[in-house]
Amino acid sequence: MFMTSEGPILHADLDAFYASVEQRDDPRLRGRPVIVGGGVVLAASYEAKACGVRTAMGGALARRLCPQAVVVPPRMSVYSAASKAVFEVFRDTTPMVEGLSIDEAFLDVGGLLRISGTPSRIAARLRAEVLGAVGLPITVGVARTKFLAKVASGVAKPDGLLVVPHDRELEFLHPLPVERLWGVGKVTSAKLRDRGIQTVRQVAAMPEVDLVSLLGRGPGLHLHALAHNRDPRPVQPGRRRRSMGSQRALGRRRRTMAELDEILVGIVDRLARRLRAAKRVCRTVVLRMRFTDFGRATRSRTLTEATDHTETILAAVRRLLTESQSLVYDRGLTLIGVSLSNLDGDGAVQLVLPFEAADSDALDLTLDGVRNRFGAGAVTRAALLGAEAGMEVPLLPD
DNA sequence: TCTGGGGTCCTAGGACCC
DNA sequence: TCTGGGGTCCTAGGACCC
Repeated sequence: MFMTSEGPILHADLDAFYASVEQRDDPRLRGRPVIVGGGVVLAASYEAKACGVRTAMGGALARRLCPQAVVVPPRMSVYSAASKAVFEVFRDTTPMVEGLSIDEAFLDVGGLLRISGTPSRIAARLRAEVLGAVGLPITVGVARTKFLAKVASGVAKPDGLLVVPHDRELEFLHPLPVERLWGVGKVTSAKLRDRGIQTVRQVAAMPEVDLVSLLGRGPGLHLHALAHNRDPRPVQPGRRRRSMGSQRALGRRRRTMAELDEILVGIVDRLARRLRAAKRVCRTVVLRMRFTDFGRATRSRTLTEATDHTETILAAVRRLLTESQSLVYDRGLTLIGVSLSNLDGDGAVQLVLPFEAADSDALDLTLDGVRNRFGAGAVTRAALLGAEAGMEVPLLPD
């Protein structure tokens, strides 16, 4: 049985996440501009944003714009723990939670309306609970679709709540600048503005074919649909990551192949551990490079068999590096990284089964049915979920 | 200003197969 | 002998997001 999206949908987004965690943990930082990260701004508190500091900005510029800011080094494990705690609050609200990143998620509260009240009451309670349980401010956008909920939270932040009623969706959407649309970045926005298109209303007025010829098929169709407030994508609670990567900036100093190899050994070791911890395997290994001119290149190899074995992945990475040697020296390598993709079960159908935790006999029967229909491998994930829930689920030998 | 580290999705061409 | 349409997989690159 599939769970279906019924809406309304909440988009919950932690405000200036890393910086808020720092302000939570150190009272002296509250009310003051805080910048997390040195070389580049990973996060800025709203006090720092008021000076013009932005995420991903170079640290030197940020300090010039906001000399009074407190700069703190990132504490990733603390942020990760805070994120887990927040997601627990989300899942206490509804099981229909789709995480988007470390600090935001969609919640489908369609099934909750009768027991929990109006969407705005549910959203208000969620904000209060996150603040109470984790001590962090969160903004919530509420709408009938994911896209609109996300736009709404963007408009409402920081520390806000915005509900877009069904009968006022276009009234809300159309006056917004195109940059507010999820998926419109620098390039797309520049193309649109060159044509004199500045608002969503103007995008909506463009014929679909014109948008496609301007932006390409995929982005054109997508943007046309969004501007007309069409977004059928359901909240998908069980989404799994599709790739896993790690990278390191090198600075401008030239590195020997031996130095690069050493860095890659560290990266691959870490990645393979993460892969095994997540009980996943990968089949495609990607070497990522960035050069002095900020150009990028990737080189990849797909293995015949999926693996979580450090040495196997490392061997593939080493071959890719050797093949890229001239690239590395001609263009001046400034960043190197590895990404693992084609993760097992990628693109697989996920079944969410409505079982009581104790009812493992019925679960076994259903899993047998799933094996028959989709093949033995299909059951791996179900077994893993069962194990997380404390159930005895036989894992297939593989 | 001079740029980190983690991701997602889409496109396009070529190889290969039926 | 010369020819079609459709599909999948792999590789590389690009836009975008937080």
